[in-house]
Amino acid sequence: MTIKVYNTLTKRKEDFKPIKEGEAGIYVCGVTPYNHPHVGNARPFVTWDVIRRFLEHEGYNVTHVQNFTDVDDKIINTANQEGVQWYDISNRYIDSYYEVMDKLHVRRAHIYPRVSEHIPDIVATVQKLIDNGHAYVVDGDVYYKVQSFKYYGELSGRNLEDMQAGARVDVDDRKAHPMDFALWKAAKPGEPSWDSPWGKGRPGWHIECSTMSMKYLGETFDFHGGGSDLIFPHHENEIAQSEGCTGKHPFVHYWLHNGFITVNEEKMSKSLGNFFTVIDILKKFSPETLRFFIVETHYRSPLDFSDTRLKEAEKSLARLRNAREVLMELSKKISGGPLQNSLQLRAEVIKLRDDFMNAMRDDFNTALAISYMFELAKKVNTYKNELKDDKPDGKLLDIMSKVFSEMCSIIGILENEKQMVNNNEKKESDDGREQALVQMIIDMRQEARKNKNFALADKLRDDLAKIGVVLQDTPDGVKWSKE
RNA sequence: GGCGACAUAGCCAAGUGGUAAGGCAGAGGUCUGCAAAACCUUUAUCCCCAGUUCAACCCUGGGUGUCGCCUCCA
Repeated sequence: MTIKVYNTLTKRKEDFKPIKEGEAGIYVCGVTPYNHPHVGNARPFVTWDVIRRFLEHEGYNVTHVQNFTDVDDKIINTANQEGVQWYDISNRYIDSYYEVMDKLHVRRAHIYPRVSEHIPDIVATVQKLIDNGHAYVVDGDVYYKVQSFKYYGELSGRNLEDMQAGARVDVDDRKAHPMDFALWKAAKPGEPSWDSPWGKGRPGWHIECSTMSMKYLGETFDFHGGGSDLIFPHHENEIAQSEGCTGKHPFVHYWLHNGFITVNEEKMSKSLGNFFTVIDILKKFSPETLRFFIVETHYRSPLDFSDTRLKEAEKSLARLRNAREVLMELSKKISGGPLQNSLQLRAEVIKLRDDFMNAMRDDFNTALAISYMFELAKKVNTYKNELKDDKPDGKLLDIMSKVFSEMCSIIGILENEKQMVNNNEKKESDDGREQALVQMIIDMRQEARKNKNFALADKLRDDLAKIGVVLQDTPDGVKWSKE
């Protein structure tokens, strides 16, 4: 089955045809580490994590490369403000990036190239562009000559005239064309710099991605991703640089861009100041809730962020989590033979799996795919209810569990959480003391219930809820789970 | 000003030329302590106008509204 992807370059969905059979090269624009990642930053990385998981599920051998722009104006400014070195800042926030993304279960890329470690490669790229007539030197700066590249504007769907008309930047008359952009910036006092044929300086913003992506993925590769704010000028310039260097067109086969996370319908961004860092959000919501919130919506759509939305995501997720608990519970029962309708149910579950995979194959439609998880959850619950005291059909249960886990592992949720602890089971784990305490309170509450002291019973239950312990009274006894 | 995207139930959100997935909230029910949690059932004709078609929410044209890019930004 082919996978369809929406390609920004052609503005339509296309069948994914890998350059090399069974392989997929992915380059995702990473962060400029001068602050803790905010929720908007997290979206592309969660999105690409799901894409990667799915491609691997479909049998592709994926190479995932994601850069850190660790030499940059904002980093230098922050460092100067704090009176520390630029690399102190970038290292600090790169650590923060890893910490946050690990929590969100974003699997690490295979390679995380940094600008500072690729200066010679970048210099070589710039030199090649000069040699090819695509760039020129002015006072130690090197600029890209946009008029020398015939495809300039292809990705963003603009032409040079339009861009000039709307240009909001002061025109630097040393440049041949107002849209020419810097490949290399001559050193200024107090800034980090490196040697180059044009004097000391540092790379411009766009050149790093051309250099590092091609270094690790080749002159032409499959996927390039990032937020849609990068389409212009960043990705447009990247194409101009890479193709200007190699003469190969197209540089990247599929350009995928995610929509923004908004706050009150406005883009969440550092410059608008309306951002929430992931670290702050995780004080109120679990990483899994945040991840689920992100993948519940198709990656290209805008996604409005609010407490209400997150709470909804939390409840939705709880429904799926509960279904998994039901599956585990049923699995513990001795299985019987197939009941009259279980053969049909098996087929329905397999159908849901197919629907899920087809949704994912259609431009990674996680929103639709997840809806099939809910349908599966409903089937699981209904099956349990109808089963009453009968033994479950082992084969059916096996199919349900496998399909559910498979879906979870692609979306990256409910992968390995603690399961509900049954009152009647012996508990042994490293947090045994906490469990014993919770159990003690549960016993007290049961005692209160026996004595019809419901006020006390409810208070105990609500107090437990405050520390994240949710009780569930079931025919099999009291169960509890912890967030 | 140039370019582009979007507009589906109270809220969020998929989707197909042939009368609309899923989630949250609401309503009803099961269970229960006339509790909580959980589960089941249930809730729309798709911004406006015109056109194409046997048939349009999905196609075309126009309008209105919202958002984004053109400056750093995921």
